[in-house]
Formats: sequence, structure tokens, C-alpha cells
Amino acid sequence: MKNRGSTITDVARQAGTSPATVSRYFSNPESVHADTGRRIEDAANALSYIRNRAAAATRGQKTGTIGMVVPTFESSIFAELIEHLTTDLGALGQTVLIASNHYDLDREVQAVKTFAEHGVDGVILIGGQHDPAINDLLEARGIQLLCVWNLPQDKSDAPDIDVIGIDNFELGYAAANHILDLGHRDIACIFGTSDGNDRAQNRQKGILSAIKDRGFTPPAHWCCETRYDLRMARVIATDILKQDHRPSAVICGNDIIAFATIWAAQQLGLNIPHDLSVMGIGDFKGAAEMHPPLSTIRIPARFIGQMAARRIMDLINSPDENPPRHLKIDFEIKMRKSTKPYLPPSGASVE
Amino acid sequence: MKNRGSTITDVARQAGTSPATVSRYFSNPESVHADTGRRIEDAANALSYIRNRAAAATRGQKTGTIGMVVPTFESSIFAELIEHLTTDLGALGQTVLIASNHYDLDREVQAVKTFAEHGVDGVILIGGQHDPAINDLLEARGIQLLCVWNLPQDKSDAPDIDVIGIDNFELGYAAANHILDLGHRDIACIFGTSDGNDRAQNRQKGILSAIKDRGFTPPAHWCCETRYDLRMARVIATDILKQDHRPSAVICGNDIIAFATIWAAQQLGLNIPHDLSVMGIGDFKGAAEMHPPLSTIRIPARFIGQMAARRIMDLINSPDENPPRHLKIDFEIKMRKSTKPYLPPSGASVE
DNA sequence: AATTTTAATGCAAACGTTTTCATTTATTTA
DNA sequence: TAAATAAATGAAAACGTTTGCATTAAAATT
Repeated sequence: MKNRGSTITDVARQAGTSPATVSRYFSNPESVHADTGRRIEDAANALSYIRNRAAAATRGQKTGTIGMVVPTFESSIFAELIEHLTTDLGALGQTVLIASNHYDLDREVQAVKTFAEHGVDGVILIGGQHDPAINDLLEARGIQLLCVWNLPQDKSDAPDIDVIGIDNFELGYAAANHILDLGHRDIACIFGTSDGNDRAQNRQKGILSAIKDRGFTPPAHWCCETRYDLRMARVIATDILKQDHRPSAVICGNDIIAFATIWAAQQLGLNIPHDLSVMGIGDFKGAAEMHPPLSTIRIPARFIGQMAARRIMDLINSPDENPPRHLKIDFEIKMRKSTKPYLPPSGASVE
Repeated sequence: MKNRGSTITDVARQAGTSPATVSRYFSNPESVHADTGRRIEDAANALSYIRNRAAAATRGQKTGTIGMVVPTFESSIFAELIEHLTTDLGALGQTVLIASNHYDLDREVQAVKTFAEHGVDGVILIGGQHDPAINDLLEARGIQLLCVWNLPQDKSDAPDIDVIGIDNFELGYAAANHILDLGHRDIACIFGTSDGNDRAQNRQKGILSAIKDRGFTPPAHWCCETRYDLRMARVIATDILKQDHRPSAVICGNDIIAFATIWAAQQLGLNIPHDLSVMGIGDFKGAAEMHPPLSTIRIPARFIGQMAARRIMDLINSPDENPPRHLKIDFEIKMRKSTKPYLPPSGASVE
């Protein structure tokens, strides 16, 4: 049985002013006389008044809420992003409605629809692959949309959508290049599942392109996909490493897969990086602290989160001055201890 | 520039009925005639009508939202809980407002206040240590409160608050017992920071009690606290393991600390579990897959999340039939490969 | 067939704000 | 000092729903 507390009218009466003035005080304190403001403040405290944002939203325009849907909370991939995004938005007076879609685009549509019912001022989505219905829906209601994390593969894709993120093709290309520069030729690739996930798709393309650009072709039985799941990735890595002819390096679709690969190798008695170089992508929590510290590529999740918070507010507050743009965020290669230059197996002679 | 879409009145006109009936259809489809319902459905689709929950909330009681504040998204500790809680609540038609408090109780109050402004039907908080202002605030507005994750230490504490969680004292006691049962006597303890965190406090008490109950006292320089932070924990673990007299086992306040300890040991060339047993608490993502797989205690986060989703709905829908209760959730010891029975150092003779 | 009961629906007030417009009061300028 | 301008406030309509009450239509009972 929900109690309705005191209302703006109660506060007005107590402060000896009108509801209109109280309303003004709360939305823009400067617009009322300092004395009046103080009386309102006192009255509000005395009555322990709490604004009713739902009521405010019926008449006013904004609800002060942002809807966000993420693929999952469970892998550390997006945790850093979510953390800074919610914190920064909170500091800007916004409240975040959240949902996870488990990498299912239909669930995402459903979530966005619910957000729309609640009158969010903006929606933040991860990645670039979404049901077009979302765009239509949001456009019709004038709700701002911002996609974060990665740029669309093709620059001309989605020109009407605002994006902040990294280029996954470049990311994959850079990861592979690091391994190739170290002299490795027998390279295995364990990608993340590409189905319904443009991030994984483009990363995969980037990795493969880098290898091909050097004139190599990774054998098919050394290329596979796995869910971003430690257990499954570990099984797949073990499969590859148990073959009699072993790769000298493994490029992993993300750090989760890299963790799994390192553990699989260690379980098999292999020394990283002596017997095997392992390259990750993402620089997730733990990558720098594990043994050996993982060579990987840092995606600046925190920075993306902070930029995104600022951007969505700009879009909301002045949509006309902010036409859609694609903002590319740079990444950084973290060379640590899980990769090392290729040395021919001992005993082999080099001419 | 937010567009207001079509309203319930538009739908009513199109469907040839009254707004009241349309409203009824959406909140309780059975209460309107099947034919009418179909006409309303068609009209709503044709106009791509979206409910305005904010408006609904002004007159009605419920907003269909639940506020949740977690300490952080960044460590995997609560990820599983959040995932299942939000997913299950979503399936029940609720939307989750979320915030993280960074283990700061003042920020928590602020977040709850904001939730109240948005008229949430219920609030879910992690742990048992909260500003009393929260309880007052929520009680005054008739907003339901549910605390999850851990029970209050003292059973008579907080009898008026609904809680679902594990008993951290028992958890710590069990973890220590596992190590003691294996015959270890030279035991180090690396706890999580206890300041403002009743979970860490009680866990610490449980561990220490178990050791004392066997008549041992861990030396002070083998007992320390660390933030739940891989880097810091690793530094502290390294400090302990570098001393000339080394413990044979380390009990860690949670799995994050255990990961850090194992990596610190491996970096120092120690073999786990041969040279050192490491015990974690939590069974976080990766614990089973790492090398060696971590012996730890599984907190059934998923189960807690599911129970919590159900419970908060019961509290909201029929508060009178659900007086506050404390529901204790069982945990499970996962004996894996990071602990083994104590063997006296080779060369020593046993009489 | 007449009456009673039940199921569907409509009318209109209410929810707690915001905001436009008008009015009053204070300040500046001539 | 009078007139013009600016600042502060109030009155009242509006926002899109829900819901209590009244009414009508349909079904069940006599």
C-alpha cells in the first residue's frame, strides 16, 4: 500500500507561496527570490518532501532517465563501461534504467519498448547491430539514441546514428600484427561467436586480413569460434594444443578466450610464453595481474563510458546542434609477458 | 524535442470505445470483452501506441519499477546476481533502475532518494549495512525494501527488514575449517577491507573463530586486509610469501584475493598446491577454469537473484501477507586443486 | 416472461506536477 | 517623480492516465 507523501502544494502552503513557485525552485533555483527559496527549502525539509518525477513527466518533457541495454553483466567485458557510464550519468542527475539482452536482438527491442513506456530521455545500446524497429520507435518518440563500444564496420553504415567506439577490424588487425611482428607463422585463432555480434565479426575479419596481408593462410583446423565462456573456450583451446603439430602462437578474440587458452596450456604443462605465445583483446580485469601477465589490447572502456555520458546529455539537451557523428576511440597495445619472439624449436638449425 | 505519440484516447477513438476500457485492457486484458480487446489491439498497433507509464503512475499506484543499488559492477562479485535479478524481474514485467555506490553509504542514500522520486515500487540493496535514513524514507512512502546477499550477523538485528542471503560468519568458518581439516597450521589470512562492509567483517570473524576454536592463533604479520582489487591484493600476497618463514596455506577473503594470491605465488616460482594451499570464497567466474582450479566456497548468486526477484514482487503485491523474514541460503564447498593436505617439508622427520 | 445477477462499458474526477499568461512588486531610466 | 523595464510570483489549464460510480447489456435464475 503505497503512501503518497507530501506534495508540492503542501510545501507551497507551508512556505507561504504558490505551487508554481515551488516547482520553479526545484527545477531552477535561481529563478526564485533567495528568501523565498530558503522558505521553500525549509518547508520541504520539514515535510520531508520528495519530488514526484512521474507527475512532473506528464506535464514536462523530460524524465531524467536513460535506458541502457547491455548484452550481459556476467562477463567483465562491459562491467567497466557500465560502471563509469552509470556513475557519470548519476552525477549529471540522470537515473539509469537497465536491462541485459543476452545477445538476443529481440529481447533488446522489448527492453527499448519498455524504456519508451517509461519515457526515457535517451537510450544507450552496445554495438552496432540492432533491430531497425528500435530506430523507428525512438525516432517517432523523439528519444535520443547513442550506440557505444564499437563503430560500424562500414563508415557509411548507419550515418544517422550517433556512435562512440573503437574499430574492431583495426583491433583485430593490430592484435594479429603484434604476433606476426614477433615472427610467428604457425598461428591459431580462437574467435568469439560471430553470429549476431558485429564486434566479433569485424575483429575476426581484421585478424584474418592481417595474416593474409603477409601472405599466410591459417589452416582451418586452427581457426575456430567459441562463446565468450571460459569453460567452452578452454575445451577448444585444449583441442588445438593437444594436436601433435602445435601452433607457436594463439590469437584470441578477447581476453576471456585468452585466459582460457593460457590455463588450458598450463594444464597441459606448457610454459607461457616459452612454448606458446597468447595474445588477447580487451585488457579485462586481471589481464595485467595474472601469471604471466597477458599481452593484449586495451579498449578504454572507462573513457568510452565517460564520453558516452557526456554525449547522450548533449543529444538530449540540444539535439539540433548535435547531428549524428561517429567518434572513433583509440586503443593501445599492451605488450606484457604472454607473448615473445618466435624461436625455432631447439635442435633445429638455421641456415 | 520529445514527440508525444498517440494517447490512450486516440486508441479509444480508433477502436470505437472509451479511454477507460482501453486502460483496463492494458492493465488487465481479461476484464474487457474479447472482441473489444481485439479492436483495441488493432487500433494500438495501427497507431503504434506506447503506454505512458509516467502518466499512469500519477493516478495509479504502481510504476512497475524496482530500484537497485550495488556496490560496483566492476568486480565479478555481484555480476551473476545482477544478471539474474534483472532478467527475472524483466520477465515479471518490471523495469530495473540501477546505481552503484562504490561502497559508499552516503551515495546509497542519494540513489535511494532518487529512486523514490521516480516512484519505484521496491528497492533492493546489497548487504545489511545501510544508512537508517533509507529505511525511514522508504517506510514513509510505503516502498518495499529487500536486502540481499548476506544475513545480518546478529539474528535479532534488523528484524523489520526482509533479507535473503548467506551467513558470512559461517562462510568464513567453513573456509577456514577446510584448510584446518587438511592439517595446515601455518596459515595466513588476507581479508577484504572490513570498513563499511559487514560482509567482509563477518567473514573475517568467522575465519578467525575457526582458527581459534582449534587452539591456534595466526601471527599478526600473516593477517592483513586489502581492497577487493587484484593489484593491491597481489602486492600484499607477495609481501607475505616473500618472508623467509612462509605459511603453508592462505585463506582469502574472497576469490579476487585468491586469484591474486595464486598469481603472486606463481610469479615467485611457487607451485600451487604443492608449495602453498590457497582457499577462496565466492566461486567467481574463472575459479573453476583457472590453473590450478581454485578451491573455494560457492555462493549461489543465481539462486539468490531468482529468489529475490520473486520475493520483492510478493512484498509489493501483498505486503500485509508477507511480514519481514530472514531467509538463509546455503553455500557449498568446492574442493578443487588449489588446496591439498599439509605435508611436513621434505627432509623433516616425523616421530 | 419477469426478475435477478453478472459482465462490460462509459463518464468524469483525480493524480501532482509544469508552464503560459497575467499580475504585482522592485528596480532602473528619463 | 513619473514612466519604463525587469524580476518575482500567482492562477489556472494541461499532461495522459486510472478508477469509483453509474449505467447498460447480457446471462442466469425463477
